[in-house]
Amino acid sequence: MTPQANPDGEVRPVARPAERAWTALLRAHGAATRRLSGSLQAEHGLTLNDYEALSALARADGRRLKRIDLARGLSLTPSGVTRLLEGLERAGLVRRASCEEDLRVVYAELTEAGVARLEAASCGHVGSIRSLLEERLSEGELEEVADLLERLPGAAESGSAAGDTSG
Amino acid sequence: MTPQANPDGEVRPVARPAERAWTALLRAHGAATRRLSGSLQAEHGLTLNDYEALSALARADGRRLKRIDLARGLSLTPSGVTRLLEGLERAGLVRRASCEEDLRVVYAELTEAGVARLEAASCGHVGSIRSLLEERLSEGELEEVADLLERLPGAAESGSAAGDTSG
DNA sequence: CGTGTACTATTGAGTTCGCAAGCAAATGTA
DNA sequence: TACATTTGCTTGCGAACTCAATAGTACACG
Repeated sequence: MTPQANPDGEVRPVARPAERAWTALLRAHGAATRRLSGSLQAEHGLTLNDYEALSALARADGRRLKRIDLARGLSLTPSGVTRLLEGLERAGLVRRASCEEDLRVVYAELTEAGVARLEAASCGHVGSIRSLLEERLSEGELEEVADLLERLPGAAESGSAAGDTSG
Repeated sequence: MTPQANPDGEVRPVARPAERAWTALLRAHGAATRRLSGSLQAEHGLTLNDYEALSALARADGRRLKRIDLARGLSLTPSGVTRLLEGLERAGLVRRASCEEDLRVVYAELTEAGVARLEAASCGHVGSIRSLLEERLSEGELEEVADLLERLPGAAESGSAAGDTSG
């Protein structure tokens, strides 16, 4: 890896660990996303975020989540979640449920069809993920990546998304 | 391998290393992207990919790259690159240059204005990246993440993107 | 030389997502 | 009670992508 071939190089090539890590993250995400998205879309008619949303809901207590919490868990904005769930609701995979205690809140709740669809997609999708990742990295290394990446912003909320909804 | 076939409500979250790593990658990317994109856009009028493109061009031999190589290096489609460069060309940051040896090829070449703009943005952007990442991870850990992530698909092409595609 | 296949780049159409703005409900202050 | 602020959600609009289709070019093969 020889980043700099600069004739009159004022521009500093990527070299610092942080920058290397960032670039690698960008590229790994781009490549993996495109690959996984393709097969998920083709085989089950779901986007990556559709799947992630369904999956987050399935893991949640009562199989439902406040939309705002879903947004945080998915690293999306509230508006992104509205649009995302629009499609899922239209497909009958998710339904809306109001919250008695806070009328501002709308729950996104997995339907039976949603559970079924997720289960149908799950095996193949997880298989794709595993083959993509395990092809190049050992289990131990994967764990290491996961540990490290989970300490970055964005991962923090994910664990509590299903529980912390005190509003 | 179904992540959550738990009738009695005992939530079994995604656990396999590959899945954990994938989820963490997704979230870290989403959160970091949004944060960095915001400040880059606000301070320099560049998107993340604008910056990455400029940066890749700056590192390349002769400060220019075939569009197809740029696409691979950025994990974008050729069409995505056409659109991306459209804006950069309109802004005078990049110009087109034809290839004598292969008339299909169009080079994207950094202009002086492009170099200047990149340099102006570089310091702040790199600073944002570093503070975002180094806030939570040590240098050694960052290096580890980079090493691991670079072994994933998508990173492989980056090294040769600046060079030759005659393969 | 002509033909078929592969490759580079662009364009049209459609999708996804964020920002800004706006509404409704909750919360704080007096 | 009255009013300001914050929070959750939705919508208009625009930006950035992708896919499919298209045109021009390169190259191997007969």
